[in-house]
Amino acid sequence: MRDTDESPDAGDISARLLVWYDRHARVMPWRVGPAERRAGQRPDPYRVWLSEIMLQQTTVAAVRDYFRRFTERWPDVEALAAAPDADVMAEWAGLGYYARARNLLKGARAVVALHGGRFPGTRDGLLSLPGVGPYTAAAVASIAFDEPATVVDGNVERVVSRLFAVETPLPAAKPELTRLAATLTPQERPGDHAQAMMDLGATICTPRKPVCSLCPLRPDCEGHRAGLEAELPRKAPKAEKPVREGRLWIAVRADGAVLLETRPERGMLGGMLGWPGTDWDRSGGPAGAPLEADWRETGVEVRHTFTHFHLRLEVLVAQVAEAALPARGSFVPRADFRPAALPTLMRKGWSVAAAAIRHPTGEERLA
DNA sequence: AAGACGTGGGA
DNA sequence: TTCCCAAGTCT
Repeated sequence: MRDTDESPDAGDISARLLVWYDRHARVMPWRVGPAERRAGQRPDPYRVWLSEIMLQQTTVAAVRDYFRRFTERWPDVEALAAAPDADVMAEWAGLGYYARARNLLKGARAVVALHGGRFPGTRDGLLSLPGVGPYTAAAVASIAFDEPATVVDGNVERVVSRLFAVETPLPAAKPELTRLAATLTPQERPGDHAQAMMDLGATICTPRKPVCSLCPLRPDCEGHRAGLEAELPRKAPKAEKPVREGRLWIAVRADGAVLLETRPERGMLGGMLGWPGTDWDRSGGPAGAPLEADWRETGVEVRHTFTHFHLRLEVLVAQVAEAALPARGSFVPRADFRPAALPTLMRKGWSVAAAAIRHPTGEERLA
């Protein structure tokens, strides 16, 4: 029996975490490290906001180059707000969750039009921006404005569920995890605390095989004490992904121009450039080819898996005359066509079509 | 309020 | 190959 409770309180946990962060903070282009921070350097709210939008459901590794290109091209919120929609969507292509890019522009324009080009300096103010939810608002408020807001992302959920041995499965456990995370948020250095929690989750308290031997919070961790660290957080089982099918029409004009269309704002790949195609509900779909031509089956299927379904698209190609008049989409001159401006699914379609055009089958060569 | 919404990398 | 997942938000 102990006559004193030796389990550390929340302040001790955060203090220990910050000591670890001072030594191990990862370097990121949008981050002001703990040392620079102490020297008085402040992060630019625009860069923090942009990075946090990009980081939603997306790995740091995937974000790095996109962040660099965006900030080189649009160094501040005024520049971004003034950018044409198509330029921003093309620059976002490949990063996924394209509603983020549409909301990014709306958000930038709101900051300029409604807030004189200054980001709202509080969590509640930030929440009013499109694309900014509870996570992003708390992240920007704490990192850029020193507000002691509690940041809860997937990393924090994992760290907290282990630290307090929360056995309730996600997403039901979310409110409790948020409440527990809030008990750890310090008044001083809340932004570094938030980033430390996320770094810890990303490097030590990882989903599989957490490296407890290197964890600064191991003495405090109930999950580890119970031998449950690898089991937590528990999660509700996921639904099976259905397979959907459809067809893609890729037309190349004699002068090299390619037939593309801008997809509707709503729905999959909303607002992005893509090849005309059928619906993905059933093979063949109701929609006809975007123009009359000698459509050739490539015999190659594009396979792509989204968050909630698998997709298989049959690719058809046609080489058409310069006078061809499409019923859907418009021809983009070859010099202006960059596959990189397409979402990944559509890039795959282009790879198939380009190969089919370069290497027609024997039969077609004879024809 | 449950489902829609991308992608690439690792096991 | 297949599955899981990563710094969520919107409707």
